[in-house]
Order: sequence, then structure tokens, then C-alpha cells
Amino acid sequence: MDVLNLMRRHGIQPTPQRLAVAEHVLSARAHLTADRVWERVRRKCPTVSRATVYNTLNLLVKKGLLRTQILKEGTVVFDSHVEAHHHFVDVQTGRIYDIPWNAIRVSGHAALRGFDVREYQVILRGRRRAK
Amino acid sequence: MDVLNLMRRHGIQPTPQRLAVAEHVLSARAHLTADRVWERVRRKCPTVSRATVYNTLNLLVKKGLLRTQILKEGTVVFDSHVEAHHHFVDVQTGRIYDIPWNAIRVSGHAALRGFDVREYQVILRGRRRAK
DNA sequence: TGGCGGAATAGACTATGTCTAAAACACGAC
DNA sequence: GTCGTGTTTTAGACATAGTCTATTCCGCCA
Ligand SMILES: [Mn+2]
Ligand SMILES: [Mn+2]
Ligand SMILES: [Zn+2]
Ligand SMILES: [Zn+2]
Repeated sequence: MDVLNLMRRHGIQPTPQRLAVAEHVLSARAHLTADRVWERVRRKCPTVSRATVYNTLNLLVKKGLLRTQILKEGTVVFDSHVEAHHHFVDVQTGRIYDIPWNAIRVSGHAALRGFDVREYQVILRGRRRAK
Repeated sequence: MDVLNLMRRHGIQPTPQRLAVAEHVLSARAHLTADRVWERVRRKCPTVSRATVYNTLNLLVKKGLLRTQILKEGTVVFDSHVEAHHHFVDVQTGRIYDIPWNAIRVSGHAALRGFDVREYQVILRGRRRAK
């Protein structure tokens, strides 16, 4: 998947900085914080500023290539997996794992009186077991 | 419900500041941020410090009288409702609503291979409808 | 070559939360 | 009552996440 063309098709003017950010965050399987992205991207592109990383991540979210998730205290994480899915948080390590949408079934949310539910997810916490 | 005795029974030395914080947060139906608690408590107890409010809230959490929830970007909220339940977040107003545990049924979480699930909840987002 | 508009940059600024060091307080021993 | 000790409170420093602003930079075209 060509990140450059992906950006163009979503109406994002590609610049070297934006490309570096997008390539890193879109290929990551992890749920990264903005500052963690900045850390990593600076290795390849040492002059990139913090503001540009934040601006690019927010732009990717606005254009639908990325999602934010509120899973940890104090910081948002960026998720390249934009389709609906659930999350498991390891309470010891802080690691976040994706849980496929149909691994878990939720029922009753449509019957809630007075609530217009647009989206939902299950957030599970515990310990990852040794494989 | 006597907050003073509740604190004693949970091994919390009651002080005027702790009592003011506990009485406010435990009787609140809302999901309050620490600084919002500070704002309110200062009206009754103008000399209470920010550090004491944070310390007391964290102590109440440690003693099991209060829970933290990660539902909004950038801040934790304190929930006096400590039993398991779900949450609905109004995306327009930011208001958080409690959803009773058995209003929603979740299945499949026990079958997840490699994950030792200790707790879970459903987080729903959308708009509260006019009653 | 010069001008224009968008993008990038450094750093200021705000907000949330923790930590530290000093002062205040509670309480029992004398 | 005074003292000593441990606990609590306090102000403010500090750390971190995130936004904003003013300036510089850069690509493009007249
Ligand atoms: Mn971050
Ligand atoms: Mn707060
Ligand atoms: Zn995810
Ligand atoms: Zn709640």
C-alpha cells in the first residue's frame, strides 16, 4: 500500500514530514502516542518539529486514515486500525491489544431508552497470558 | 449515609479537608474531574489546597470508596458508583451517563485465548435524546 | 526574479497531575 | 502544660500532554 497515493487520494498534500509521520504511524501495529511518534520519526527526519507531528496526526484523523482512542490515563493513542473493534489493556505493562469485532457480541445497546448510540466498544482490562 | 463513619470503617483518618472532599464527591451523581472537585470544595473550605484534593481523591480510590474512569481526553473522572457498570458519553456535551450493568449483555470475552480478563465495560458514544 | 499561499518551525502557553519541603496539627508521654 | 513524633496540609516547583502563535521556509507561478 503506497502511503503517498493514499494521502493524495484523501486530499492530503504530501510533504516529506507528513510522509514520514504517515508512513510510520500507518504501518505501526501498536497504539502510539503523539510524542512516541515524534521520537521515532525524528530518527529518519531529525528536523521535524513536535507541532508538525501533532498537526499531521490530527490531519490524518480528520481525513479518516487514523483514529484516536482513549484507553490510557493522560494521553490519547493513535490507532491505524480504523474499523470498529474492541480493546484489551494489560494492566501491568500498559500494552493495548486489538480484539476483533466479532470475537465479542454486545446486545441490549439498541434498546437503551433516551440514548442515540452512534458507536460503542468493549474495553477489557487484565493480564495477557503467556501464549 | 454517614461519610464520617464510612471513612473510619475504611481506615481513612477523617480530617476537615478530607471530609469536605469525600462528602462532595461521594454524593455527586456526576463524574467529576479533580479540579472540578477542588473548585466546589473550596466554596465550603476556602483554604483547602489542590494537593490535598488530589491526595484525598487518590486515597478514596485506594480504599475502594471511589473509582477512576478513563472516558474523556486529557483527564480522569472520579466515579462514586464503584460497582461494575457501563458508560455512555454524549459526544456533543461531553456528559457521561451510567448504564446499568444488566442493561447490556456481553458475550465471548471469556473465550478470548491468551487474555486473562479481570474486568470489562462497554463504552458507548452518541447523543442523549430528549426524554 | 519576485510574490503568494500553504507548511514547518521554535517556543510560548494552558491544563492535568505529581512531588517536595516546610509548616501545621494531633496526640500521647512525661 | 510542654515536648516529641508521626501524620496531614500547604504552596509552589516540576513533569508531561497538547494547542496556539508568530515567524520562517518552500514550492509554484507570473
Ligand atoms: Mn503523547
Ligand atoms: Mn482534573
Ligand atoms: Zn485498536
Ligand atoms: Zn459511572
